[in-house]
Amino acid sequence: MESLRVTVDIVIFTLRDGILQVLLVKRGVPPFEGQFAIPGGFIRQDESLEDAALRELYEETGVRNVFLEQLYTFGDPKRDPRGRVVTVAYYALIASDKLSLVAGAEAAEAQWSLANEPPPLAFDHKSILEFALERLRNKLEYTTVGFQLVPEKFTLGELQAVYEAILGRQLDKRNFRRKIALLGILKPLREWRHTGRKPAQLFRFASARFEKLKDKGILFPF
Amino acid sequence: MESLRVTVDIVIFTLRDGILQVLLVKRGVPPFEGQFAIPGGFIRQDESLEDAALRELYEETGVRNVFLEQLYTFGDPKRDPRGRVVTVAYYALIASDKLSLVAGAEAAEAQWSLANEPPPLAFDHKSILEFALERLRNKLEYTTVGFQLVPEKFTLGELQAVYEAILGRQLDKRNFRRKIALLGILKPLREWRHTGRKPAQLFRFASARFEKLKDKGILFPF
DNA sequence: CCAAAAGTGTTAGGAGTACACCCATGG
DNA sequence: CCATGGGTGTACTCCTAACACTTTTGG
Repeated sequence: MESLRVTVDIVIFTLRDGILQVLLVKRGVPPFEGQFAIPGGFIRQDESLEDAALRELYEETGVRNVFLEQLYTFGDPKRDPRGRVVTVAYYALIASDKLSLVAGAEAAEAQWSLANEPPPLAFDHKSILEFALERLRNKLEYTTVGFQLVPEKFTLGELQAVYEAILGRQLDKRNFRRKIALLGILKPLREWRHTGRKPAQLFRFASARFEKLKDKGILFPF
Repeated sequence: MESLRVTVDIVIFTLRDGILQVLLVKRGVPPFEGQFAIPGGFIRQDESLEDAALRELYEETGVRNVFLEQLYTFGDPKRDPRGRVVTVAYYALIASDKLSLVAGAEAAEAQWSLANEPPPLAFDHKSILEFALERLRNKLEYTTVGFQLVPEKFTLGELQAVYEAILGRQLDKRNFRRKIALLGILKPLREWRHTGRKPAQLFRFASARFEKLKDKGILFPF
């Protein structure tokens, strides 16, 4: 029976300062020494693909319980010059307020980069990142994935900034708010964020309704 | 380094008599002996995942140049009782007029079944089939995959039947025709299909415009 | 002449988009 | 007092969905 080496790679996104960022690690050994790569690792004999991805994600970022979805499996025989490696790619979304722990054990060489203008990447990781960005942009329009990138308490302006950062264009404030309101999943809080201007009301997601919409599409064209 | 056995499985759909059908093979050996399974096989060291899927598809059906798209990778450690096998699932769409050659070398034990009411399936193949059906239904609504299931020359009624069979509901004839017409990819022929009632005009796709619309999924040249 | 599928337009309602002004605050 | 982002409503357009009758043929 043929056996192949199989890895999981995880494209980890977050949004900071209104910019979509991706976690990359610097390679310390050839090939592509010194270049950046998408974090990943081999799958163990006894763990599922998703467990492997979760483990890798935890090792790199110290977070659990975030959005994680299988992206695509890349298996060109020449994608790794050392020999054949098939990789099952995942992507994850982490809200900025869960990110304090970025100094995990393996995180020494990890750093956040601009998702839309990444540095040169090892292997076929440029393709993988582009694939992830494409999926993210598409899913943004017909699912609620975008909500994963916002802190637990957030303003409508912050939520809109998520959409604008990923879609790469500006959205109309009034239309955006009307559509979000129509979903009926926001719970207004009696708290306001004071940022030096007019205070903005904070919201959180009403989890019961949120679960219903999760991943299934109440539609979202912007 | 950990190595895993990796297969490709292909969910092969066609539409016959207005019913969506899926190609299944009867297992001749344990486990699940005598039960049906989705066709598949191991990936060779030197072939890409897609090449493996194409090879498998050709061995089972004798067809090439049909729609083929990666579906999802299934890797639960317990999905195969004999030991760990990861499978990269693909799905393919074959128009009925390409299907004359179903008697391929390995096709002895292959047969078409109702996609929506399949017999009991081996391994986790029920999940894989359901995943494929879900993908197909979703893509039907925002891509041109449905066009892959219709013969080279077809009537508007036949095209509509494809959509109705996959979506599992009836569509309004006038609205359907208007939408298709808006795409501007149909080339009316000076031929009519005579089926015992009022003859229906035949169409084919205008390939130039069709290419423009083709989904990012891999659409092989006609 | 009858059964069965082909073919053809109009209308009403909902969703999407474009658009401008006042407000509250911190500095 | 002013710069900055917060917050709000309306009007037009376009897409979608609902809906019924005539035509053509083979039997």
